[in-house]
Amino acid sequence: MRSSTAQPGERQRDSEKVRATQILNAASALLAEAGSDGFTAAAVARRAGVNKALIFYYWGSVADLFERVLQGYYDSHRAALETALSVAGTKRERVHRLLDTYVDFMQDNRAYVRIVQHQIAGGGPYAAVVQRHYAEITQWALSQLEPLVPSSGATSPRHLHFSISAVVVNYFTYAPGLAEAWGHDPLTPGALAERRAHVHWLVDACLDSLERGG
Amino acid sequence: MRSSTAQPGERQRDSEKVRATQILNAASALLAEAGSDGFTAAAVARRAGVNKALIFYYWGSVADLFERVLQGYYDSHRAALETALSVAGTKRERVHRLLDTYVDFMQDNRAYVRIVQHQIAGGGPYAAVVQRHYAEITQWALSQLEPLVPSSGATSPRHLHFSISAVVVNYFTYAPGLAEAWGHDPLTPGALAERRAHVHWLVDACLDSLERGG
DNA sequence: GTACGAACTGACCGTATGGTCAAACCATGC
DNA sequence: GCATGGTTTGACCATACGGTCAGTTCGTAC
Repeated sequence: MRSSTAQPGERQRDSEKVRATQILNAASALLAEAGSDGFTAAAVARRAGVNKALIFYYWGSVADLFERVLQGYYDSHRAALETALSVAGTKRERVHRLLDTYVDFMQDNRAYVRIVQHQIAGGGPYAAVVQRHYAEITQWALSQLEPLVPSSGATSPRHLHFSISAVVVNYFTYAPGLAEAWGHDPLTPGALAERRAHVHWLVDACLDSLERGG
Repeated sequence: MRSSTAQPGERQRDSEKVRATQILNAASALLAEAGSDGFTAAAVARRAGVNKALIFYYWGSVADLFERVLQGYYDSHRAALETALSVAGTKRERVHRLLDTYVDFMQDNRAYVRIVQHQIAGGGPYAAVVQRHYAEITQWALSQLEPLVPSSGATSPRHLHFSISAVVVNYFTYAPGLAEAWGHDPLTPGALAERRAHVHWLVDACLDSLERGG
């Protein structure tokens, strides 16, 4: 099947990395669909249409491959947030734009947030890597937020950031449970729009309270 | 070892259920410490000081034993919330008392909330059972909340309850990650008190906004 | 003491996992 | 044609898992 498309000369050029990225793409797609539980060497190999041993030949171990996939998610997550914050505007405008970007990203990368949440809780073998990423991105977000929301104690950026993040993130990780608890699919466009309105409302309520010195 | 403490006549009386509860207790303790990942038949047996086959003799399967342990958590969770809501008072008083009870319970049962969060996200073999419990307790909470916070759309009890719940719950499930991201242990008495103050502040901010017609 | 039956044990099975390895394959350079 | 070296393969290994089972222990009733 492969030999039919291969041409003379392209072997050394392409196959230098083509197999590695082929496996990486399959791994990424598999992780998005099946989660970290279904992320096994055999499953990745089957998905990539490749012998299982090649997983280890190109990526060393399943854990290394997992880390590489996760790094891709992390990079785009950070890039999205940085882009959103680079635009000028009032404090409220910037906060709401950051919020929208955050919701968008979680909406588009449900597998990522599910995995991060599970590993952060200390439940998996990749807890160390995920926690390092999480600490990095949290510290960056806090450094950006501190000039916007200067306060301390119970209304510090730490708590505010964490709470807002929880409000956004859990909606997607809890989606399967919400479907049953609420009696309707929380991921339809209408439901998502309502949720988005809610988090904007909630953030405004917090900012109002802060400005009034609550 | 057992025969030294055993006495004539007590066999039928005690051993009727003593072994079953002995295994159940070990299973509960193990689940609290190691989480659902470390919850294997061999581990439970080792912890209970019992032959592995007895797990299946008394409980049928590992999944059945897991369900029984979870049922205990669920019962006390529901009992705690019902007790908190049974006390009379103003709307704000009742909301804040419910909140305190919720924080207390999560603080005392971190294993439970970690497991529920993981299974709810669809990552484990017990997702169905956990989601049924979650749906029950959510629907009960909503039925209690609807008279207190009557609104719809983006500020409906559904969204409010879910957001507040996320704010409370994630603090405990994310504790390992927060320790690294924040640079200090989020579970010290001082840190917990600050977090408790934060969630009370946040709920008040929401209630203020609601009352002003936000 | 002997038959009975519940409680208990260790060995075993099937399956799945991550990972290894010697051998085979095959395009290329000489 | 042939040696070379990166690439690919199927067979294989160790480990861990849930679960089963034939057989043994042991208190009790007769």
